[in-house]
Order: sequence, then structure tokens, then C-alpha cells
Amino acid sequence: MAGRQGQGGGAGEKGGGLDFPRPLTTVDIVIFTIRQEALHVLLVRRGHAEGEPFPDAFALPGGFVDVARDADLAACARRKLVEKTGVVSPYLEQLGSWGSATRDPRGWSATHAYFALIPASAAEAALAADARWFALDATGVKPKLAFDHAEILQAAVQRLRSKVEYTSLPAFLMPEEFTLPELQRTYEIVLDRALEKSAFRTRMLSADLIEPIAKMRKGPNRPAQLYRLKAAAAPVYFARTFNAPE
Amino acid sequence: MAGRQGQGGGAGEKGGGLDFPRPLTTVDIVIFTIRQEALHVLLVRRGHAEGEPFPDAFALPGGFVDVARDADLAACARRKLVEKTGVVSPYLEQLGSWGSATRDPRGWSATHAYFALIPASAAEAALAADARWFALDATGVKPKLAFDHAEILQAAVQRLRSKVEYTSLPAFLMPEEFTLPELQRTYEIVLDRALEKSAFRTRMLSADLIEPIAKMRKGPNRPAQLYRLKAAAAPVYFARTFNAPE
DNA sequence: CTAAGTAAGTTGGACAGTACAACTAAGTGT
DNA sequence: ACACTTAGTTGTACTGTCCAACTTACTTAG
Repeated sequence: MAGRQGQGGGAGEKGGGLDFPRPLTTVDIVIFTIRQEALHVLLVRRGHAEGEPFPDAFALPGGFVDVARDADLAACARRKLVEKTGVVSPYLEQLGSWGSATRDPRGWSATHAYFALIPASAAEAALAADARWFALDATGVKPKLAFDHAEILQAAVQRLRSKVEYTSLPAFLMPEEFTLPELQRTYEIVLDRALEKSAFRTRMLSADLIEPIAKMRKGPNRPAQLYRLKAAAAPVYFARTFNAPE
Repeated sequence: MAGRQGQGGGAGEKGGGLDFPRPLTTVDIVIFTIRQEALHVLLVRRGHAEGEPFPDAFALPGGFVDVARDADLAACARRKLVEKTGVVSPYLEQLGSWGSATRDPRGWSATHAYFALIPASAAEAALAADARWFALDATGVKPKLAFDHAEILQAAVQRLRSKVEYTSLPAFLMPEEFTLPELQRTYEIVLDRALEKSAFRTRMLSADLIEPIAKMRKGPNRPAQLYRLKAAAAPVYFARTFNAPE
């Protein structure tokens, strides 16, 4: 077996090597949003039909790849996201895949996990539309999740945090119009630590990411300049991370 | 379908939703190494047995997940890497997954791609042990690769390059003992651009990554201090990227 | 009406790490 | 002896963060 190669490996190979057990294949999506000054994930409560594992448990939204309908994995993820939240074009990135013999009691299964960032308004709409949906604090204590979804969620939070250190990802969590302090607060919520006000301003304004609009946000105090994402909404990579105080 | 959730979606669902077509599931590994002052990938030439797609084409090493032997995806990737290169514990990271209806003529298939970094000596050993193995320049023109492996390879190069900007990953491409200029050259090969000598030194020496050993490398010129990786060989994340000249 | 309070946004000095170039050190080949 | 090469150091300029103090604009209490 030492020299096995290409797509020809595996047990019970015969006539092309296709007639042996295939893993179950699913796609799951970790949908992040900001609610109540905290990072939340959208979860669905599972049903309790005959044969369904983890009845009534919370789970990441997702499901089996539909070989007949989904051209590829990304299309499958987009389909599920749109079907479920109605969000048109949020940030959607592949997170990784988890596969093992034991993660699903029904057999060897592999899931392709994606993570999405949506603004609070879209999250509220999704929650209002379907009573099975819940939003939970992504970093706090959570109820037992179905499958290995707790592990996937933890990986998603980690990935999000590490990317937020040097990218503009939190901008995708913002409403269309926002102030700089609001954007900074979103960063701080995701990173769970305070950032320097003036360094944050310098960086955000010198990055080719947001642009001021001719409006101000009236608040209880001094009014604040409103900004919006520039047309090219691709994430920006900064040359260095924010300071990480000891 | 708007409210579909959990692991219960899909076409032709019946009695738990398991009796509909499952995608083929494979694991492929992009193995990088440095050869001839260039970043190389290890590829295998496919066979031309009956029913094998892409006969005689170059492909990433990999194969079907073996539901009977592989506890999980990472174990499957490790197994394939060890079986094929004999490398014990190189750097191995999940790259992502590619799945579509068309990437394999035999049907809907999804591959879980990993990428590995191995020192040149391990690569030479693997090449010498099996005549079907080849090492090709990862960034230059390549022959047509089987499946969508060209796309996966390109993604791997991109991921490697972007991580090299702010991590110590190239250290895993080095032999056990190396000099600082050799390490710098490895960075430059991967990034395909020159780096500042003194900034590179400052960064590498202040990072808790390598340690000098009581030996010097005798070369044609002035001898150079030898270093080795510190015990904790986890990748180091730097606070900022190397300068990217316009 | 005034004073205190709060948050937005600016300013300036200290500091860290990189950019760049010039330098010294130690070996080679002619 | 000399030029040549590469290892490694030194020093100045510069960029962007860190941190604290400041101004600006608005609200609320008295």
C-alpha cells in the first residue's frame, strides 16, 4: 500500500474503486452577528423525528449536500444561507472540514464548514421568520450542541478572532451606515479587548476601506461622522496586528 | 424548504435521509519542499488501469477516505503522508475542501485538501523510493494536473505565501541545522521577493523560534552561525508583515 | 443660564520595529 | 597582496502605534 496514489486508494476496491462505503457529506454554516453588544451565533433547534440524531439539540444550520441540485460546495453553502436567512451577499468563507467515524451516529460522516458574517438586521429578520432559530453568545457558555458542532464553533470563533487582528472583517457585521466608534466597538466585541482610539482611527482611515458620507449620527453627545463600506467590499489586510497588551 | 435545518435536508429523503446518493470522498495532500532554490510540490503520476480517470496525468498524492481504517480526516491525511514519504511529524495543516459535480468524471466528489511542509532531505528520499513521484516547481508552468488539482495547488501556494508573511512556517522547510541567511533565502524563495537583511535578523532573533548552536557553517566565505528550531516547534505569528515594496 | 458630564475627534511626544545604506569581519581565488 | 564574496553590525530616517492630554459639541441637572 506504500505506493498507493491518486484517487484509487481505499478498501474493497474493485472496478474503479467506487463500490465501497462512502461517508455522509454535509455542509454546515457558522453565522456570526452582533447582538446585545456581544458576538452571537445563529443556531437551529433540531427536530425529534424517528431516526434523527440529537433530537431537540441546538445545531449549526446546514444539511446534506444535494448531489442533484448543488453544483459545488460553495453553491451549496450559499443556497443554505439564502434559503435560511434571506441574506443576499454577506461575507462567506470556507472554515474547514470535519470528518470522523464517530461524529454522526448514523455512520462515517464529513462536514464542510463555512462561516458567514451578517449585520444585526439580517439576523433579527431570520430569527423573527422561524421560531426554531436561536442566537447565542458565541463566546459564553453554550448548551450541548449536536454532533461536533461545539468544536466547529470554537474553531470559527478562533479563526474570526485571528483574522480580525489584521483584516477588515468586522466591517461585514456593520449596518450600511456606521460611525467609527461603532466600528471600533465591533472590533472590541469580537476581540474581547479594548483598542486604542487614535491608532484605530489612523488605521481605518488610511485603509482604502470605508468612506465618509455627508451625514452625521445624532447621539446623546457630540454628533459623529457616518461612514459606509467602499464599493470594493473585499476584506482589507493590514500590515500589522493591533497591539496585544500583556 | 425555507425552514429546512439540521442534517435532515437533501433530495429523496426517507427514513432518516440516508438513502440518497453520497459524494465520493477523498483526501489530497499538497507537499511542499525546497529544491534547486525553488518551491517544489510533490506529485504522483497516475496509472492507466481500466476505469481510472486522468490516466498518466500528474496528480496530488491522496486517495479515498477509508471508512474502515481512518478514524478521522486528519488521521487519514497523516496516514497517507507517512505511507508515502515516511516523514514523521512535518507541518500538516488543513487547506480546505473542494467538491463539485464535475471535478471527477465518476460522479459528485469532494476532496479534503491538506498541505504539508517537509525538508528537502525527506523529499529526496520520497522521490528516490518510488519512480512514480515527481517534484515540480510550484509556481512555474506545470503540466495539466488531474481533477481540479491545479486549482488546489494554486490555493495552497497562495495560503503558504500569505502565511509566510507573518509566520515562521518556512522554518519547517529547513534541515535540522541552518544559518540565518539560509532561512532568509527560504523566505525569499517562497515569497518570491527580496527581504531586508537586518530587519529579518532582528525579527527572527527576537522571536522565540530558533536558537544558536555551538557550531558554525564553513562556507566559501565567512563562516556562519548555525541555528536550529527551538523545542516548541509551533509556528510563530509575527505582529506585522514584511515590507511589501510597491 | 450656567456648570458638570459625556462621547467624538485631534494633537503631540515617546517608542518600537522596519528601511536603507554603509560599514566591518572572515573567508576564498588569482 | 589584492579583489571578491558573504556574514553580520551599526546608524540614521521614517512609519505607525501607544498613551495621555486636549478641544469640540451636545445633554442634563440645578
